[in-house]
Amino acid sequence: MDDFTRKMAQAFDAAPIGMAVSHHRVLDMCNTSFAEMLGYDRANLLGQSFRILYPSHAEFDRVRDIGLKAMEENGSYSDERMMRRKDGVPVWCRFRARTLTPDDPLAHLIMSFAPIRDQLDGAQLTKREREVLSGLSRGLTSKEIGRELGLSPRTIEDVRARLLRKFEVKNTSELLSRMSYARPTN
Amino acid sequence: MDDFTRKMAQAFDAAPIGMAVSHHRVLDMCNTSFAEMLGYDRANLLGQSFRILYPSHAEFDRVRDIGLKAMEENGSYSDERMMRRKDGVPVWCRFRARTLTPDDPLAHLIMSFAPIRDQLDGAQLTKREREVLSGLSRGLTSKEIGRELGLSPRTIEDVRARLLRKFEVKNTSELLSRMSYARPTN
DNA sequence: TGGTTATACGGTATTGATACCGTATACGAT
DNA sequence: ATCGTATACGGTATCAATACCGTATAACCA
Repeated sequence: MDDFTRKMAQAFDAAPIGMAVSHHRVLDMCNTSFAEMLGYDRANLLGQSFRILYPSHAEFDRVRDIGLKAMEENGSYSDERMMRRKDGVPVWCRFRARTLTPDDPLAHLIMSFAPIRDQLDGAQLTKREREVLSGLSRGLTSKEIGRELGLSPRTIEDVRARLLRKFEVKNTSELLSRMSYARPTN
Repeated sequence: MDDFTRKMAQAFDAAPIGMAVSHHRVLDMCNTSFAEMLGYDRANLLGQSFRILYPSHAEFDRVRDIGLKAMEENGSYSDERMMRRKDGVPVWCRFRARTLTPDDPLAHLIMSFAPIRDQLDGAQLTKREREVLSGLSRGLTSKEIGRELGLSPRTIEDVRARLLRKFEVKNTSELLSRMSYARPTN
Protein backbone atom coordinates (compact mmCIF):
# COMPACT_ATOMS: atom_id res chain seq x y z
CA MET A 1 0.00 0.00 0.00
CA ASP A 2 1.48 3.31 -1.01
CA ASP A 3 2.42 5.91 1.53
CA PHE A 4 0.31 8.58 -0.12
CA THR A 5 -2.89 6.61 0.37
CA ARG A 6 -2.03 5.66 3.91
CA LYS A 7 -1.40 9.29 4.87
CA MET A 8 -4.67 10.46 3.38
CA ALA A 9 -6.61 7.72 5.15
CA GLN A 10 -5.05 8.60 8.47
CA ALA A 11 -5.81 12.29 7.94
CA PHE A 12 -9.42 11.45 7.13
CA ASP A 13 -9.82 9.39 10.26
CA ALA A 14 -8.17 11.88 12.61
CA ALA A 15 -9.71 14.99 11.01
CA PRO A 16 -10.90 17.66 13.44
CA ILE A 17 -14.29 17.74 11.69
CA GLY A 18 -16.95 15.09 11.17
CA MET A 19 -16.77 13.47 7.75
CA ALA A 20 -18.79 10.79 6.04
CA VAL A 21 -19.30 9.01 2.73
CA SER A 22 -22.67 7.73 1.60
CA HIS A 23 -24.13 5.74 -1.27
CA HIS A 24 -27.82 6.44 -1.80
CA ARG A 25 -28.19 7.70 1.77
CA VAL A 26 -26.51 4.69 3.33
CA LEU A 27 -23.36 5.40 5.34
CA ASP A 28 -20.42 3.74 3.67
CA MET A 29 -17.59 5.32 5.64
CA CYS A 30 -17.08 7.90 8.36
CA ASN A 31 -14.31 9.17 10.53
CA THR A 32 -13.89 9.19 14.30
CA SER A 33 -15.11 12.79 14.71
CA PHE A 34 -18.34 11.97 12.91
CA ALA A 35 -19.08 8.93 15.06
CA GLU A 36 -18.20 10.81 18.25
CA MET A 37 -20.29 13.83 17.31
CA LEU A 38 -23.33 11.57 17.01
CA GLY A 39 -22.53 9.37 20.00
CA TYR A 40 -21.95 6.11 18.14
CA ASP A 41 -19.12 3.66 17.68
CA ARG A 42 -18.12 3.67 14.04
CA ALA A 43 -18.56 -0.07 13.78
CA ASN A 44 -22.25 0.27 14.66
CA LEU A 45 -22.75 3.10 12.21
CA LEU A 46 -21.28 1.77 8.96
CA GLY A 47 -23.88 0.29 6.64
CA GLN A 48 -26.71 2.07 8.41
CA SER A 49 -29.20 4.33 6.66
CA PHE A 50 -28.77 8.04 7.34
CA ARG A 51 -32.36 7.90 8.53
CA ILE A 52 -31.24 7.14 12.09
CA LEU A 53 -29.12 10.31 12.11
CA TYR A 54 -32.05 12.63 11.49
CA PRO A 55 -34.65 13.68 14.06
CA SER A 56 -37.58 12.23 12.14
CA HIS A 57 -38.54 10.45 9.00
CA ALA A 58 -40.09 13.68 7.74
CA GLU A 59 -36.82 15.52 8.24
CA PHE A 60 -34.95 12.70 6.52
CA ASP A 61 -37.28 13.01 3.54
CA ARG A 62 -37.16 16.79 3.58
CA VAL A 63 -33.38 17.09 3.34
CA ARG A 64 -33.12 14.59 0.49
CA ASP A 65 -34.20 16.95 -2.25
CA ILE A 66 -32.64 20.06 -0.80
CA GLY A 67 -29.48 20.79 -2.66
CA LEU A 68 -29.98 18.15 -5.33
CA LYS A 69 -30.20 20.80 -8.02
CA ALA A 70 -27.15 22.66 -6.71
CA MET A 71 -25.19 19.42 -6.73
CA GLU A 72 -26.25 18.56 -10.26
CA GLU A 73 -24.94 21.96 -11.36
CA ASN A 74 -21.90 22.63 -9.17
CA GLY A 75 -21.24 19.23 -7.66
CA SER A 76 -21.41 20.69 -4.18
CA TYR A 77 -23.89 22.04 -1.68
CA SER A 78 -23.94 23.36 1.86
CA ASP A 79 -26.50 24.42 4.42
CA GLU A 80 -27.29 24.22 8.10
CA ARG A 81 -29.24 21.26 9.34
CA MET A 82 -30.24 19.35 12.43
CA MET A 83 -28.78 15.92 13.12
CA ARG A 84 -29.89 13.52 15.85
CA ARG A 85 -27.43 12.09 18.32
CA LYS A 86 -27.78 8.48 19.51
CA ASP A 87 -29.20 9.70 22.83
CA GLY A 88 -31.81 11.72 20.94
CA VAL A 89 -30.24 15.12 21.52
CA PRO A 90 -30.38 17.25 18.36
CA VAL A 91 -27.17 18.71 16.95
CA TRP A 92 -27.28 21.76 14.72
CA CYS A 93 -24.63 21.42 12.00
CA ARG A 94 -23.01 23.27 9.16
CA PHE A 95 -23.34 20.67 6.45
CA ARG A 96 -21.22 20.48 3.31
CA ALA A 97 -21.46 17.92 0.56
CA ARG A 98 -19.69 17.11 -2.65
CA THR A 99 -20.94 14.49 -5.04
CA LEU A 100 -18.70 12.29 -7.15
CA THR A 101 -21.68 11.39 -9.34
CA PRO A 102 -23.28 14.66 -10.53
CA ASP A 103 -25.82 12.85 -12.69
CA ASP A 104 -27.17 11.08 -9.62
CA PRO A 105 -25.88 13.19 -6.72
CA LEU A 106 -26.91 10.86 -3.92
CA ALA A 107 -25.14 7.88 -5.46
CA HIS A 108 -21.76 8.84 -4.06
CA LEU A 109 -21.57 11.71 -1.57
CA ILE A 110 -18.71 13.04 0.53
CA MET A 111 -19.93 15.14 3.44
CA SER A 112 -18.55 17.19 6.28
CA PHE A 113 -20.41 18.19 9.44
CA ALA A 114 -19.36 21.00 11.78
CA PRO A 115 -21.45 21.50 14.92
CA ILE A 116 -22.76 25.04 15.30
CA ARG A 117 -22.84 26.68 18.67
CA ASP A 118 -26.21 28.24 19.37
CA GLN A 119 -26.10 31.95 19.86
CA LEU A 120 -28.25 31.84 22.95
CA ASP A 121 -26.91 29.48 25.55
CA GLY A 122 -29.54 26.89 26.26
CA ALA A 123 -32.11 28.54 24.04
CA GLN A 124 -32.47 25.75 21.56
CA LEU A 125 -34.71 26.03 18.56
CA THR A 126 -38.00 24.25 18.22
CA LYS A 127 -38.72 21.94 15.32
CA ARG A 128 -40.85 24.59 13.61
CA GLU A 129 -38.23 27.24 14.10
CA ARG A 130 -35.61 25.02 12.49
CA GLU A 131 -37.89 24.20 9.59
CA VAL A 132 -38.62 27.86 8.98
CA LEU A 133 -34.96 28.79 9.37
CA SER A 134 -34.08 26.18 6.79
CA GLY A 135 -36.45 27.81 4.33
CA LEU A 136 -35.17 31.30 5.09
CA SER A 137 -31.57 30.29 4.50
CA ARG A 138 -32.67 29.01 1.09
CA GLY A 139 -34.19 32.39 0.32
CA LEU A 140 -37.83 31.30 0.48
CA THR A 141 -40.62 33.74 1.35
CA SER A 142 -43.13 33.08 4.12
CA LYS A 143 -45.65 32.09 1.47
CA GLU A 144 -43.27 29.55 -0.04
CA ILE A 145 -42.27 28.12 3.32
CA GLY A 146 -45.95 27.83 4.22
CA ARG A 147 -46.59 25.85 1.07
CA GLU A 148 -43.59 23.59 1.79
CA LEU A 149 -44.76 22.85 5.33
CA GLY A 150 -48.48 22.81 4.60
CA LEU A 151 -49.17 25.81 6.83
CA SER A 152 -50.65 29.27 6.47
CA PRO A 153 -48.15 32.02 5.58
CA ARG A 154 -49.41 33.80 8.70
CA THR A 155 -48.12 31.01 10.87
CA ILE A 156 -44.71 31.26 9.25
CA GLU A 157 -44.74 34.97 10.03
CA ASP A 158 -45.44 34.15 13.66
CA VAL A 159 -42.46 31.80 13.78
CA ARG A 160 -40.26 34.41 12.12
CA ALA A 161 -41.34 37.02 14.65
CA ARG A 162 -40.52 34.61 17.46
CA LEU A 163 -37.07 33.97 16.01
CA LEU A 164 -36.40 37.71 15.73
CA ARG A 165 -37.40 38.19 19.39
CA LYS A 166 -35.38 35.21 20.61
CA PHE A 167 -32.20 36.36 18.94
CA GLU A 168 -32.87 40.04 19.55
CA VAL A 169 -32.31 41.02 15.93
CA LYS A 170 -34.07 43.58 13.78
CA ASN A 171 -34.82 41.49 10.71
CA THR A 172 -34.26 38.24 8.89
CA SER A 173 -30.98 39.35 7.33
CA GLU A 174 -29.44 40.01 10.72
CA LEU A 175 -30.90 36.74 11.99
CA LEU A 176 -29.22 34.70 9.28
CA SER A 177 -25.91 36.47 9.70
CA ARG A 178 -26.04 35.61 13.42
CA MET A 179 -27.07 32.03 12.91
CA SER A 180 -24.03 31.46 10.83
CA TYR A 181 -20.81 33.25 11.42
CA ALA A 182 -20.57 36.83 10.25
CA ARG A 183 -17.46 38.87 10.51
CA PRO A 184 -17.21 42.60 10.08
CA THR A 185 -16.16 43.13 6.48
CA ASN A 186 -13.61 45.92 6.75
CA MET B 1 -4.37 -2.49 0.11
CA ASP B 2 -7.54 -2.86 2.12
CA ASP B 3 -10.79 -1.36 0.99
CA PHE B 4 -11.25 0.55 4.24
CA THR B 5 -8.05 2.52 3.74
CA ARG B 6 -8.78 3.20 0.11
CA LYS B 7 -12.23 4.57 0.91
CA MET B 8 -10.90 6.86 3.59
CA ALA B 9 -8.17 8.17 1.31
CA GLN B 10 -10.65 8.90 -1.45
CA ALA B 11 -12.97 10.66 0.98
CA PHE B 12 -10.08 12.78 2.23
CA ASP B 13 -9.14 13.82 -1.26
CA ALA B 14 -12.64 14.62 -2.46
CA ALA B 15 -13.78 16.26 0.79
CA PRO B 16 -15.89 19.41 0.40
CA ILE B 17 -13.55 21.22 2.79
CA GLY B 18 -9.83 22.00 2.67
CA MET B 19 -7.71 19.55 4.69
CA ALA B 20 -4.02 19.31 5.37
CA VAL B 21 -1.45 17.42 7.42
CA SER B 22 1.74 19.05 8.68
CA HIS B 23 4.91 18.03 10.49
CA HIS B 24 6.53 20.96 12.28
CA ARG B 25 4.79 23.46 10.04
CA VAL B 26 5.78 21.74 6.83
CA LEU B 27 2.94 20.51 4.64
CA ASP B 28 3.07 16.74 4.39
CA MET B 29 -0.29 16.07 2.75
CA CYS B 30 -3.33 17.98 1.61
CA ASN B 31 -6.48 17.34 -0.38
CA THR B 32 -7.76 18.84 -3.60
CA SER B 33 -10.01 21.39 -1.87
CA PHE B 34 -7.08 22.74 0.10
CA ALA B 35 -4.87 23.18 -2.95
CA GLU B 36 -7.68 24.75 -4.94
CA MET B 37 -8.66 27.10 -2.14
CA LEU B 38 -5.12 28.48 -2.14
CA GLY B 39 -4.67 28.46 -5.92
CA TYR B 40 -1.90 25.84 -6.11
CA ASP B 41 -1.40 22.43 -7.66
CA ARG B 42 -1.01 19.91 -4.89
CA ALA B 43 2.28 18.68 -6.33
CA ASN B 44 3.81 22.13 -5.90
CA LEU B 45 2.54 22.45 -2.37
CA LEU B 46 3.65 19.21 -0.71
CA GLY B 47 6.88 19.57 1.22
CA GLN B 48 6.58 23.36 1.40
CA SER B 49 6.64 25.34 4.62
CA PHE B 50 3.30 26.78 5.71
CA ARG B 51 5.06 30.13 5.63
CA ILE B 52 4.07 30.65 2.00
CA LEU B 53 0.41 30.19 2.91
CA TYR B 54 0.33 33.12 5.33
CA PRO B 55 0.20 36.80 4.40
CA SER B 56 3.45 37.69 6.16
CA HIS B 57 6.25 36.29 8.22
CA ALA B 58 4.86 38.11 11.24
CA GLU B 59 1.50 36.38 10.79
CA PHE B 60 3.24 33.03 10.34
CA ASP B 61 5.05 33.55 13.65
CA ARG B 62 1.96 34.86 15.40
CA VAL B 63 -0.24 31.86 14.64
CA ARG B 64 2.41 29.36 15.76
CA ASP B 65 1.85 29.80 19.47
CA ILE B 66 -1.88 30.41 19.25
CA GLY B 67 -3.68 27.31 20.31
CA LEU B 68 -0.58 25.44 21.44
CA LYS B 69 -1.84 25.36 25.02
CA ALA B 70 -5.32 24.29 23.97
CA MET B 71 -3.84 21.49 21.90
CA GLU B 72 -1.65 20.28 24.74
CA GLU B 73 -4.77 20.06 26.90
CA ASN B 74 -7.55 18.96 24.55
CA GLY B 75 -5.61 17.83 21.51
CA SER B 76 -7.60 20.23 19.35
CA TYR B 77 -7.97 23.90 18.59
CA SER B 78 -9.93 26.16 16.25
CA ASP B 79 -10.07 29.81 15.31
CA GLU B 80 -10.53 32.11 12.31
CA ARG B 81 -7.46 33.13 10.44
CA MET B 82 -6.23 34.75 7.24
CA MET B 83 -4.52 32.60 4.65
CA ARG B 84 -2.76 33.86 1.54
CA ARG B 85 -3.64 32.54 -1.88
CA LYS B 86 -0.94 32.02 -4.50
CA ASP B 87 -2.04 35.18 -6.30
CA GLY B 88 -1.68 37.12 -3.04
CA VAL B 89 -5.39 37.45 -2.32
CA PRO B 90 -6.17 36.90 1.37
CA VAL B 91 -8.70 34.23 2.32
CA TRP B 92 -10.46 34.21 5.68
CA CYS B 93 -10.83 30.69 7.04
CA ARG B 94 -12.41 28.84 9.88
CA PHE B 95 -9.41 26.85 10.99
CA ARG B 96 -9.54 23.60 12.99
CA ALA B 97 -6.64 21.49 14.10
CA ARG B 98 -6.11 18.22 15.92
CA THR B 99 -2.71 17.03 16.97
CA LEU B 100 -1.67 13.41 17.05
CA THR B 101 1.27 14.35 19.27
CA PRO B 102 -0.10 16.28 22.27
CA ASP B 103 3.34 16.55 23.91
CA ASP B 104 4.63 18.43 20.89
CA PRO B 105 1.49 19.61 19.11
CA LEU B 106 3.14 20.91 15.95
CA ALA B 107 4.92 17.62 15.31
CA HIS B 108 1.90 16.02 13.67
CA LEU B 109 -1.13 18.16 12.93
CA ILE B 110 -4.34 17.44 11.03
CA MET B 111 -6.11 20.60 9.95
CA SER B 112 -9.28 21.67 8.19
CA PHE B 113 -9.87 25.03 6.52
CA ALA B 114 -13.30 26.32 5.61
CA PRO B 115 -13.41 29.63 3.75
CA ILE B 116 -15.69 31.93 5.68
CA ARG B 117 -17.04 33.25 2.41
CA ASP B 118 -18.23 30.31 0.43
CA GLN B 119 -19.31 30.71 -3.15
CA LEU B 120 -17.13 33.69 -3.92
CA ASP B 121 -14.04 34.87 -2.13
CA GLY B 122 -14.23 38.15 -0.35
CA ALA B 123 -11.59 39.70 -2.56
CA GLN B 124 -13.98 39.73 -5.50
CA LEU B 125 -16.19 42.13 -3.62
CA THR B 126 -15.71 45.82 -4.15
CA LYS B 127 -15.24 48.20 -1.25
CA ARG B 128 -18.83 49.42 -1.62
CA GLU B 129 -20.17 45.90 -1.70
CA ARG B 130 -18.32 45.07 1.50
CA GLU B 131 -19.57 48.23 3.18
CA VAL B 132 -23.16 47.48 2.24
CA LEU B 133 -22.81 43.83 3.25
CA SER B 134 -21.53 44.96 6.61
CA GLY B 135 -24.67 47.03 7.11
CA LEU B 136 -26.93 44.21 5.98
CA SER B 137 -25.35 41.75 8.41
CA ARG B 138 -26.12 44.28 11.16
CA GLY B 139 -29.77 44.33 10.10
CA LEU B 140 -29.74 47.84 8.65
CA THR B 141 -32.17 48.91 5.93
CA SER B 142 -31.04 50.50 2.67
CA LYS B 143 -32.08 53.86 4.08
CA GLU B 144 -29.95 53.39 7.20
CA ILE B 145 -26.94 52.15 5.26
CA GLY B 146 -27.29 55.14 2.95
CA ARG B 147 -27.20 57.49 5.92
CA GLU B 148 -24.17 55.68 7.33
CA LEU B 149 -22.24 55.96 4.07
CA GLY B 150 -23.55 59.38 3.05
CA LEU B 151 -25.27 57.99 -0.04
CA SER B 152 -28.77 57.86 -1.46
CA PRO B 153 -30.84 54.81 -0.46
CA ARG B 154 -31.27 54.20 -4.19
CA THR B 155 -27.57 53.65 -4.58
CA ILE B 156 -27.60 51.12 -1.77
CA GLU B 157 -30.39 49.30 -3.57
CA ASP B 158 -28.24 49.19 -6.68
CA VAL B 159 -25.39 47.63 -4.74
CA ARG B 160 -27.76 45.10 -3.16
CA ALA B 161 -29.13 44.15 -6.55
CA ARG B 162 -25.59 43.65 -7.81
CA LEU B 163 -24.79 41.42 -4.85
CA LEU B 164 -27.90 39.31 -5.47
CA ARG B 165 -26.91 38.89 -9.11
CA LYS B 166 -23.28 38.06 -8.32
CA PHE B 167 -24.17 35.36 -5.84
CA GLU B 168 -27.21 34.14 -7.77
CA VAL B 169 -29.50 34.31 -4.76
CA LYS B 170 -33.14 35.30 -4.52
CA ASN B 171 -32.98 37.76 -1.66
CA THR B 172 -30.88 39.25 1.10
CA SER B 173 -31.59 36.45 3.56
CA GLU B 174 -30.19 33.83 1.22
CA LEU B 175 -27.28 36.13 0.47
CA LEU B 176 -26.30 36.40 4.11
CA SER B 177 -26.65 32.69 4.74
CA ARG B 178 -24.29 32.07 1.81
CA MET B 179 -21.82 34.77 2.72
CA SER B 180 -21.12 33.42 6.13
CA TYR B 181 -20.18 30.12 7.52
CA ALA B 182 -21.37 28.52 10.67
CA ARG B 183 -20.00 29.47 14.01
CA PRO B 184 -18.58 26.21 15.29
CA THR B 185 -18.51 24.85 18.80
CA ASN B 186 -15.45 25.73 20.98
C1' DT C 1 -54.77 25.26 38.85
C1' DG C 2 -53.10 29.20 36.79
C1' DG C 3 -49.06 31.12 34.05
C1' DT C 4 -46.09 30.68 30.19
C1' DT C 5 -44.86 29.26 25.71
C1' DA C 6 -45.45 27.20 21.18
C1' DT C 7 -48.48 26.43 17.76
C1' DA C 8 -51.87 28.09 14.24
C1' DC C 9 -54.67 31.46 11.95
C1' DG C 10 -57.27 35.93 10.62
C1' DG C 11 -57.21 41.15 9.60
C1' DT C 12 -54.93 45.60 8.74
C1' DA C 13 -51.43 49.13 8.27
C1' DT C 14 -46.88 50.60 7.33
C1' DT C 15 -42.41 50.11 5.83
C1' DG C 16 -38.92 47.65 3.13
C1' DA C 17 -37.22 45.02 -0.78
C1' DT C 18 -37.01 44.08 -5.40
C1' DA C 19 -37.55 44.78 -10.26
C1' DC C 20 -38.14 47.50 -13.83
C1' DC C 21 -37.63 52.19 -16.54
C1' DG C 22 -34.26 55.90 -17.22
C1' DT C 23 -29.54 59.16 -16.99
C1' DA C 24 -24.73 60.09 -15.96
C1' DT C 25 -19.64 59.73 -14.76
C1' DA C 26 -15.39 57.11 -14.18
C1' DC C 27 -12.19 53.55 -15.11
C1' DG C 28 -9.84 49.76 -16.96
C1' DA C 29 -9.28 46.41 -20.69
C1' DT C 30 -9.22 44.98 -25.47
C1' DA D 1 -12.11 54.18 -29.07
C1' DT D 2 -15.61 51.25 -27.60
C1' DC D 3 -17.16 47.73 -24.27
C1' DG D 4 -18.07 46.31 -19.72
C1' DT D 5 -18.53 47.30 -15.03
C1' DA D 6 -18.92 49.98 -10.86
C1' DT D 7 -20.65 53.92 -9.10
C1' DA D 8 -24.55 57.15 -8.20
C1' DC D 9 -29.22 58.76 -8.52
C1' DG D 10 -34.32 59.41 -9.91
C1' DG D 11 -39.14 57.39 -10.62
C1' DT D 12 -42.70 53.75 -10.37
C1' DA D 13 -44.90 49.39 -9.45
C1' DT D 14 -45.48 45.27 -6.88
C1' DC D 15 -44.72 42.04 -3.53
C1' DA D 16 -42.69 40.81 1.07
C1' DA D 17 -41.76 41.76 5.77
C1' DT D 18 -42.89 43.46 10.03
C1' DA D 19 -45.80 45.08 13.67
C1' DC D 20 -49.86 45.48 15.59
C1' DC D 21 -54.94 43.91 16.72
C1' DG D 22 -57.47 39.67 17.77
C1' DT D 23 -58.88 34.17 18.84
C1' DA D 24 -57.88 29.37 19.93
C1' DT D 25 -55.66 24.85 21.39
C1' DA D 26 -52.08 22.08 23.54
C1' DA D 27 -48.15 21.33 26.45
C1' DC D 28 -45.62 22.00 30.33
C1' DC D 29 -44.32 23.72 34.77
C1' DA D 30 -44.50 25.53 39.34
